Amino acid sequence: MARTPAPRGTRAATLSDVARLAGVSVATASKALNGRNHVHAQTRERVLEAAAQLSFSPNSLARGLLAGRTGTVGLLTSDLVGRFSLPILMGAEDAFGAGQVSVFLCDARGDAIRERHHVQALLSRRVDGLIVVGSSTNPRPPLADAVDVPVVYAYAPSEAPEDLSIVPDNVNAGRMAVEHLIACGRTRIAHISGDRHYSAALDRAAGAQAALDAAGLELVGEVAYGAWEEGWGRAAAGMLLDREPEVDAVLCGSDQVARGVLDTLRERGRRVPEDVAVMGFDNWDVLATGARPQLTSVDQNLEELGRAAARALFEAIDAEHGRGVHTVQCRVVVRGSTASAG
Amino acid sequence: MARTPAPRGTRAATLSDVARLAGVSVATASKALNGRNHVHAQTRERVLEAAAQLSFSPNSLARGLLAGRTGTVGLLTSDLVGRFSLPILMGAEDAFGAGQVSVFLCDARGDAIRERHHVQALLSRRVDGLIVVGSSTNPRPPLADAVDVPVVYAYAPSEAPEDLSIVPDNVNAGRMAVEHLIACGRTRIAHISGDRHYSAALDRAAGAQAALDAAGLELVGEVAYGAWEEGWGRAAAGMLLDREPEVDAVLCGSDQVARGVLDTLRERGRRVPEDVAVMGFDNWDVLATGARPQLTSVDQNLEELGRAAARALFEAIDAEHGRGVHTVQCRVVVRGSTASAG
DNA sequence: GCGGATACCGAAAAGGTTTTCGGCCTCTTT
DNA sequence: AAAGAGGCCGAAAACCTTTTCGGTATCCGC
Repeated sequence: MARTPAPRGTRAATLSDVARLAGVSVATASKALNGRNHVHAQTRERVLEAAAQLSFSPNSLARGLLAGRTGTVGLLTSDLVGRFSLPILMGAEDAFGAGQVSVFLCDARGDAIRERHHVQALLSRRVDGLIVVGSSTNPRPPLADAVDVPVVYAYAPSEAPEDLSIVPDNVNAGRMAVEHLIACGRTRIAHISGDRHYSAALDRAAGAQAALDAAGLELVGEVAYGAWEEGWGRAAAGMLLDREPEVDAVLCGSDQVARGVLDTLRERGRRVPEDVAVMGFDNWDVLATGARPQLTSVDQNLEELGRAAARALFEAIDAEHGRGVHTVQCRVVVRGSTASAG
Repeated sequence: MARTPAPRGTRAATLSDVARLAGVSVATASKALNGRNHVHAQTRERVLEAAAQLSFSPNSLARGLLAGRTGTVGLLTSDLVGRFSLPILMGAEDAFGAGQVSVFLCDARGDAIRERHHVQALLSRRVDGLIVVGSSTNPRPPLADAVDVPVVYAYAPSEAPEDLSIVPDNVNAGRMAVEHLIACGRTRIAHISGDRHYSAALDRAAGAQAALDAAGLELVGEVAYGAWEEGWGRAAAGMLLDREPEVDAVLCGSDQVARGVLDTLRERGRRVPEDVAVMGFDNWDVLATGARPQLTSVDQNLEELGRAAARALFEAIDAEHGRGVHTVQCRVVVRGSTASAG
């Protein structure tokens, strides 16, 4: 398979070239290539052959110009650096890729000016729709500009209720986490969370409380809010063991926090999971599977969330636009740190 | 600031609309908006006003169709899920964003078929160039299709020497790492690396050896190859301490490995950095700063690598195409795990 | 007041594709 | 053999912008 040297400067073949080579008009060539009827099988064959010979690739710009549809969407993240944008982006890219849609990626880096700039650029490129990916689940202001294409907000919902937003169901995630711990036979459950300014932290705590209530249990101590960091997990676990030595399970705000908690437990001689079960959030593979024991964690199904956003945008493009906040369910990934107490 | 409800279905304003509203021809409107001369200041004012009133945004497709340039590039990753694509992608997006270039993101997921598919789609969209981002520094086959736009390979170089590739300088990175350890007063240095099938691992080992040679030192034991995982770091560190108890520094193949090494050292009662210095690779923030003590690590400057690739593509687009493999330097980020032995 | 220069504006073409519609040819039916 | 029907093909318009080039108006100097 000889690799043809790239013929720089040679104009790409156009439909006219194909038509000329096949000895037909451009109209017929177009119809032949697009599988429309009203073209003789033999003629179609000639055209296809000519197209292959010239390695013809139709100019999407011309097509888009005419059709009023470009088959492109904009993916506007407010912060790529975080851990959550990437899986969402992957899910969306996956869903769109299958549908022949190309994705423009833009990163606003949390800057509103840059965001407007990107939106303008995307609109001038006539994207068919827009997905706005937030960096936390806290609601965000809607796009500043009037946008005449459908917009789906992912992860961070729009503050405007008439917008369509898709977010993880963190309340239910908290509930499922506690239910798992209860199913593992734990009854003295503590909650070391992350930054209290994140709605994800509050939602999970609310869900956890609901599950405890339903089981007739009480949380051990208060929900400990702090930072999404290992250091906080270590420190908070130390305080927890001092004040509530009888704890038999710790639900953590993130896998990072959980790693810190695991460290402190080991130092204090508590066995995991025999003495204390530990559960993380996010199912961040490198942290969860690198831990000793491996960490049970709640996965927010972000890739699925990205796919859901893509599907929603698809529908909004050629049907009616949905409204309101939709949720994607999380799931518990069980590993060694919560194995049922024998 | 009332947010205008998105006027779905209303055709976006075109240049003709602007011209009509301003009472001039489309030609004049175009010239006015693009700042060409030969248009009266007052007329220009009228046009600008009309454009603003209609919130006119020029159709990039029409412009690209005419100009033969679209102002778009394709970013083709072979695996987004890994840790290395994202920063490269961010750097490239950053460099292009400033230059008014929009980026199509495609993820081939290590599938050659999907890759060709994406390349075809990008070419049909008439991208001005392509960046191909690999998932490891191992050389990869060049793109299968004949591509008539410039291509820059980032992270994973192309196997074809006539292609332009930009990769991190892992040999020098290994050298710098060992030089740092020596500067910290260490003389009994071991190397626990990752998977031996990665050229990055071999390159770093080669650079490390060169630095040791230059200092007249010998590596403690053999380079230990294994996996890029915490578990391997723990296990390898155990074997190392058994066999070479006098070691005073461990250079690790990745931050994950280093975390495992730190764990084992703590368990064995070795103080870090007093007894043993530990150094990681990748400068993966969540691992490096969450460690106790925080981890000195080598940063591959991936974001800079992405920017460099973008700049190289820029140049290739409107000048001549560079060739061969270019490198981006790494840098040592010093943290607590290698503080100089008092 | 007139020739010419200059400043400004507009008509038209180009870029590549799709679609509509009219026209031609062939085949069938009576 | 004539009429009608149906299958196949091509000309042309449409999408929107930029650029070129020719034309008109204005202004200057004489």
